[in-house]
Amino acid sequence: MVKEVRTRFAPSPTGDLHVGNIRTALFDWAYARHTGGKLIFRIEDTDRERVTDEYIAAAIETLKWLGITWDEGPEVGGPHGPYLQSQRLDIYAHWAKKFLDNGDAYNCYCSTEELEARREAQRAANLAPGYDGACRDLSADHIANYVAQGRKPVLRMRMPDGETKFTDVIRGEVIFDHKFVPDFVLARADGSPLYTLAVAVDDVLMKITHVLRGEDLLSSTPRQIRVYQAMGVAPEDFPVFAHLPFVMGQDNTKLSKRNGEVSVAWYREQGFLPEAICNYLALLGWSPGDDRENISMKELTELFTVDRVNSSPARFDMKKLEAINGDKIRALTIDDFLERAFHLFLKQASSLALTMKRR
RNA sequence: GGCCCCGUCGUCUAGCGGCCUAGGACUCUGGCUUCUCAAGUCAGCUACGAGGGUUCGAAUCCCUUCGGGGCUACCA
Repeated sequence: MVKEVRTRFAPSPTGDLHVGNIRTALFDWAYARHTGGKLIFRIEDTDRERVTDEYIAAAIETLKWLGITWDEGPEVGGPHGPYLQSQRLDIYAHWAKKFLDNGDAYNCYCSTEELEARREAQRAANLAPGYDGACRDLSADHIANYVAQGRKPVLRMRMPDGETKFTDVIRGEVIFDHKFVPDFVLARADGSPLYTLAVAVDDVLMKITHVLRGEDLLSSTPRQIRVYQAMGVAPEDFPVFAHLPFVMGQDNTKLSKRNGEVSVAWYREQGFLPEAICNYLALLGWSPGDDRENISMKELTELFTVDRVNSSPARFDMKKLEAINGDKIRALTIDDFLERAFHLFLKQASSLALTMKRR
């Protein structure tokens, strides 16, 4: 029996969802729907200083507006919840302890300042900066001494010698020599988990089969695989990785607030249709293969496959979005058009009224 | 600096050894249409980063080089 496809969209809402996030969500969604699988929506809020409840609520709202539906996650629940990482702390603590007991991970007592200084020295000596393994094999005396000093340790994963090799569906075989993958931190001194721990644990526990995510996470993949191994997951059960190309701004750097409008909420306020945004975004890094460009959400689920995703980054082009939006608007029935225009009007009118009231 | 990824018109892309004197879409330019603005329509501009191979034949395969990007956190 073929395993059911389970993809996940796991943003860390530190602001409004931006178009790059949505492109990822769209592909995860389309692939799940294409295969008859499931899309899991998970909130990565291990850094509660940056992720707020407002942003989480906004992310949920934005996805719904776009027509991207999920099968497990906030609001709908599911058998592998909770789906907010901040509510799964005990799970991460369990695995963290296990890794420590097994010797896969170790306590590192180095202070931030010490690490900083050593990194600086490495850079100066033209060496690869990274953790030098100082606390890898501490003697009991040494540890007692650190504890006496009142130092609180972070939990660090031990990267064995060797290499990590995996096949990325979009990029082919990728190899990382562990010389360039230093021991990494799994949990902070206060015991709270880091992305590196939470993401891998959750993907395993939530039975994710396909990880479609941004290319920026490509180099963190060996670390995730290391956690899978420590959890005792068999290699054939590792998820399939597909690292999507970046969405770039006009200046050819990764699209961000600095080089264009990135907030989906902004496009919504401007009157862009959700189906236009999705249609345009689908064409950024993917194409159906023929010359078709007018694609509905339904058609996207029928046509979308990961092997047709491009490996090279794509520039976000407002002009083309506008053109597609125009086509979609003209294709609307008059009733549909009026209703949407009316809703948009009401929304803007009410926010305007609020502004006036404050004066 | 190190490691990794990427490189076809201005932009998004098709192309996976001969169908390519490189196709489509958006943009742009000019024409038609039009009370105006859109829309529509016709035409046009413009690309395989460079250099070596492999091959009868390369945008497609290999190498080098150059360029761009990402990562290199007790962020994700």
